[in-house]
Amino acid sequence: MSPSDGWECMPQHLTTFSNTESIRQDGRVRHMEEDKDTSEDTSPEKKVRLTEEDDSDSISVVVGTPHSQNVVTQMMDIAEPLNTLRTLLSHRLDCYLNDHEIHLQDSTVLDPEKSLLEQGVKTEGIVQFSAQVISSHGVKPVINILDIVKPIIETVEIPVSESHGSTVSEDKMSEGKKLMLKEDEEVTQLIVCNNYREEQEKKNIPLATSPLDTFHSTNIGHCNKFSFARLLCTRSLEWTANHTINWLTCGATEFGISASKDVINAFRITGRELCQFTKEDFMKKMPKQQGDLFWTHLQVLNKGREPEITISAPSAPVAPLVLNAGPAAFQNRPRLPKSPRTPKLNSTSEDRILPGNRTGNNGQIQLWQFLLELLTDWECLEVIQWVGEEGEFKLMNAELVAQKWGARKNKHSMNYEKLSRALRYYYDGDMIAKVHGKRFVYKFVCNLKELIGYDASELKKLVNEAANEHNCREMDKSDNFQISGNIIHVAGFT
DNA sequence: GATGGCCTAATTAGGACTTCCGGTGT
DNA sequence: CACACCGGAAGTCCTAATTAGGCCAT
Repeated sequence: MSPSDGWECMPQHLTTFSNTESIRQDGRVRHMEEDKDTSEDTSPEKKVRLTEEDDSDSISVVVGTPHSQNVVTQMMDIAEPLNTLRTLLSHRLDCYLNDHEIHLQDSTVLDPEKSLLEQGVKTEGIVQFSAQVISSHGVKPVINILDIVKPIIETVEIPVSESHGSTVSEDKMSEGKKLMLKEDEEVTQLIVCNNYREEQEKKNIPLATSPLDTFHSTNIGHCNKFSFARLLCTRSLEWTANHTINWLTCGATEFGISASKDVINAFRITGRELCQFTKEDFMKKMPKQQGDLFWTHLQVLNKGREPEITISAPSAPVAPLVLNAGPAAFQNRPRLPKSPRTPKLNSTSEDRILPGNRTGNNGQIQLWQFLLELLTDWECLEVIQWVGEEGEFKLMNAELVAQKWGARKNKHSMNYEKLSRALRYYYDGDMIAKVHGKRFVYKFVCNLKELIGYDASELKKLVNEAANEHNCREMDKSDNFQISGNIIHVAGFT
């Protein structure tokens, strides 16, 4: 999100978090001391600290609300053996946990003698574990690590509103804007989504959890038509019209703005329809100011939390809960062979963790990403499309693909000859290969499923569905038009 | 004047192409 | 013969880290 996306830059008062602070859902810094002050609040939504005295500044324990199924969050250094986590939880929860196995997302059994670092999780420093402690009678006792998030506590600054005296709506609105202005959007997600997430959980509204749900459209370039967002926000796709209305009203409350009847009526649509909106479509249905906010919120929802932590492929499976795939989703895959000229997926895991790497093209779209983008846009079916089920795709109009690529890269002399040369550089890697004997046919040889959560056949199906749906809608429109014009034609029978 | 902190511009490094071209295959 | 395809070589563009130099306060 950049200011040019429709948000005004607001003057920001920046505060650096310390380990004794946590983030409020409204984006303000909440000091541990404040928790004491508010501990009388017995709202079921309230997180409750179990103890007032922590062993260290970095440790805090909260017990989830009933609907969060007793999820315990625990801060701990990633380099600590998991035994330490067990001990900490045991201490906090005041119960015996030494016989509990430690699992990762119900699947991988972890070695308690080793740290997560040693078991494939690539990050450093303090992380927040979200764990379920399962101790029911007759059930194998397990500490199930549901989620690992690296808080950006020490490195991220977020705006803190000083205007407590101002009106709520102004406050929330500007805060919302400020939050969404942040480039480091983990903060945005922690703040914006947590509130909403809880609301949605209460109302059983589908939330984005799979890698593709949370695909970051900007990762694959500046997707003007938001085709990726349109296609990929599949959990929002499951929304009913009521869910959409709920999202709208809940958001209006959250941001302290009002949603008029007209706006609500305009959004009496399913998530599927919502996700097919371009920003322009969206903005037509809502006043500019609110539209920007809600559009961004929708994008954030569908993007989810970007991974601060990745699990290397050999030691643990890629798990959506841990790896809500953001821009780095593409990086979480085996590296390509070492040809110096072979286009590579951006960086090593080390590069991802250490801010200082010299990998070029960070944030710049790569050819394979661009092709994948086109391949997931049903409007480009006549230009490029999937063929077969094995990741093969054909440039139906190679020159046009090249022109689009050139336009994206501002290389107006781009042609298929040059584009194909760029594609040939991929042959040394394990991303794209040529399908021999078939003209203009190439193939994604990488594991798309692992990369973005969907394989080629699923993507193909989704694109075709989107295209069919669009065609049906066009047909409906055309029917209406014809009827209103007193010419009764039924599509297909003219 | 010496020192240290901060800021900015220049330099360096590396990745991913882009451009050109001679050659091969169908 | 035309066209797709291949791959070497050199250059370009972009991003980000590092370094150098200037300014200012102590």
